[in-house]
Amino acid sequence: MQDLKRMLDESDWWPRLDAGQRARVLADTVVRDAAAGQVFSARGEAVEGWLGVVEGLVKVSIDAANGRSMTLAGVPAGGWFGEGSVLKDEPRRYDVVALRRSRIAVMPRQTFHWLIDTSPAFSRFLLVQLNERLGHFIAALEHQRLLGPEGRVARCLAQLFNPRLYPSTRSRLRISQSELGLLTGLSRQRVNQALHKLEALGLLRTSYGGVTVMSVERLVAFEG
DNA sequence: GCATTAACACGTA
DNA sequence: TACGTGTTAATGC
Repeated sequence: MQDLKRMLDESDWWPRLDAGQRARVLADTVVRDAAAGQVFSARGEAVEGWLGVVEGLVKVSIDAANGRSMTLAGVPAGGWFGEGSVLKDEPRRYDVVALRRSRIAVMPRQTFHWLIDTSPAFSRFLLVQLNERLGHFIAALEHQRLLGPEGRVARCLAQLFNPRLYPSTRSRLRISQSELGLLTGLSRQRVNQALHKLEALGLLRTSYGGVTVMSVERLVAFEG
């Protein structure tokens, strides 16, 4: 539970809650372990609550009927997601998969709705988050078929480094090249090649088990 | 041509 | 030891 507290401390909305609200969130939220590769919550399942990545790395993806899989978003430690399904009170529409051993917080739906009703700051945070996601998906649609592998890796990293969504991501993110492959739909070898091209352009630096981004803005703008 | 898989050597935690 | 990286060769669309 120590880790949950640390994650909450880095969430924008947490310090804006009053003591009673914080106490209830701490009492109601549970943290679950997910093994590497495990489907934490599958499409079609009932939604328990709002999800937060306390530790690890998670992807939100969907498997098409033809067997192909599409990643909609990667969520690093510090990120909260899944508000759409909680708000709409419907079964989960996408798979939530742990890319490595992870710890995921679940805030029960009742608590989530109660926060919306009692905390304007929390509601405002949700608006900002939903707006960021809208921008993310519009940009993804815009570029999906236009960008080559380098562009896809650049966008994927830019998304993971979005400071509004994931404030606790430092300039260096612990992510392996094969995990980036899972997020982008590219092979590990091709990701390796793309990272080196982006590094040569000065957009990032690669290091063992992670990537350091020099400029999120330039990654977003990258179209090569 | 370009990306993928498979395979291998090597470095690091 | 287990995992991540860098590289090459063969294969497929």
